[in-house]
Amino acid sequence: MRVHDNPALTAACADASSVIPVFVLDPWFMSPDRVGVNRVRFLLESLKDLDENLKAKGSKLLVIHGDPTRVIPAALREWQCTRLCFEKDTEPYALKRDTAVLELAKKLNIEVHSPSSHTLYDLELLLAKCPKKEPPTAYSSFLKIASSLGSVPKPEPTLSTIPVLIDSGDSKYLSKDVSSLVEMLGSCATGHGIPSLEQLGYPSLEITEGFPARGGETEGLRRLRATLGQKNYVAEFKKPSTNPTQLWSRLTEAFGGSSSGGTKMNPFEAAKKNSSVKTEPNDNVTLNELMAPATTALSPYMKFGCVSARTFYWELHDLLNNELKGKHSKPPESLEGQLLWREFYYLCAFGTKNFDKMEGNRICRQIPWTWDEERLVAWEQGKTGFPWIDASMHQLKQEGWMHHLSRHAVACFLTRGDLFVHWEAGAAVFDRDLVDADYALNNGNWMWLSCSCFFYQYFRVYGPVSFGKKWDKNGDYVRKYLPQLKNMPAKFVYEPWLAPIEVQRKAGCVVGVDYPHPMVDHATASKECIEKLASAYKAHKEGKGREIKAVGSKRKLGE
DNA sequence: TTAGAGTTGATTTT
DNA sequence: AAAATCAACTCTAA
Repeated sequence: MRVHDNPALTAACADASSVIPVFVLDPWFMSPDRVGVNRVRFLLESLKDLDENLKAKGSKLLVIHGDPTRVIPAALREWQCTRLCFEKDTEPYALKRDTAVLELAKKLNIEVHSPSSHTLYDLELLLAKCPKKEPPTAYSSFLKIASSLGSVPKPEPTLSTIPVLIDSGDSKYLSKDVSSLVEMLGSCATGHGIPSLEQLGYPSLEITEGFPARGGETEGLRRLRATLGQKNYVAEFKKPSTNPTQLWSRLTEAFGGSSSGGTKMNPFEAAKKNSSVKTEPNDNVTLNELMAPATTALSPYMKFGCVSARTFYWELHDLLNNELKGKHSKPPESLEGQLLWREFYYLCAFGTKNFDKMEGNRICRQIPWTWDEERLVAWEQGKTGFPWIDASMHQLKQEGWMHHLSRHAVACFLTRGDLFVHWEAGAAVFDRDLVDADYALNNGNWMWLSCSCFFYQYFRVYGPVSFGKKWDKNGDYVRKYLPQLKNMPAKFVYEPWLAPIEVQRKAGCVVGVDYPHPMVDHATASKECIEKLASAYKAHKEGKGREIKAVGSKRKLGE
């Protein structure tokens, strides 16, 4: 979804008289049951931006709706293409899809290029370096394997022009009317052009709703460079200590704090009135950065390929090796470390069969999770009765985004911490609703949080009351996403059931009426979960892990 | 076999 | 704010 560092585009343009940039809108990724509105909107915005960026280079984007395994071969035939170029994709669905396309292209005697640039390294090269071709499940081992491949490949130079989309000669295959190109594909294509959300069966979104950053390469690169321009932020970045409740707190700081009583100004409104506001003397940031959460929020751009991981890596590297030399955080916690975590999970996902499942997954602990629908729905809908958990789930539903540590908190709560529900159920909800949902990262992190792989200290449980409170004493984050708790005194905002009834009435939030009772007693529930984990781990040690099965049956999203 | 490390715990003590 | 304590997991390297 970009024109920078795009080796497939470069390969397509080399010695070509005419290049047709195509994006196929696969109905598989467009179903409201499986894909949340925020991610689809981000995709559509990214397509619009890609089209504009191609236009600036003398070309344009052709968007075809349909099954890629039918549309692409039909297009190759109709347009008499001699070469097909696309980015390598290592997800199971993509591998199946691309193999089918590749075989048909072979039959048509078409030259195919499928270079790797979505990850820092070509995953096949990384996997070849792994003992027994099995990816390590420890980050430190991964770092050694990665460094054995030498430095990360440099980004592909950006092309200044792209050979014409339409042949000037009046070829019957390259009509001047692009839409007729699609009509030639017949029944394969169900439409063309960039659709609206409504056309895809989604409700339209107000601009103030959803993930606050707009999709696209242009905005992604701007955001990347704005991030790297904040030198102190980059130098000191340590992921585990970033604040999951921070949404506009930097802005709040700029206005002298809001939680210490007095008249509370809406920081967003205030900033609009004071466009000259700066957080730090040398910090020339826009409103967008002032509104930024504690992490970079670049993940959706990485997921869609709006921003190249290699571009991110090398621009970061230049900064770390020059201006910030010797005075910056380091992997695994640093910003560079985050890019390497992504790479780590991509390698694990690529090298592990059934990476998105417990059963048949070589690296995943077998644990007797339940598919308790009632518990799952309460969690999914943010009705657990724990404000910190519920606020996070409401943020997910509304915006399609949560801070990494909020994801930890809700994932731990659903699985090994409190509810003992199958991690696959939680992963499916994240996969549907997150703007940055990513097969490798999502499933990998769910295994991590559920102590199924990568992380095994199951006795370390996040507190559904204590964890959020650590950063946000006043509960501003909770109040934002759970307005019914807006007037609850800070003392009770994380555990409203402890408030005396007259306090609840005064706050306009009576537990059991306006907000649910906590669905479990955390102390009891977590103790029971730890015991279950201990017993499953014991069975694993004794070689009896395979006898363990989940309880109940897998849910189908959308039902 | 064993010591030490492991991006992101909670709580109490210093 | 940092360290100790709680209990005790796996993986890696020696």
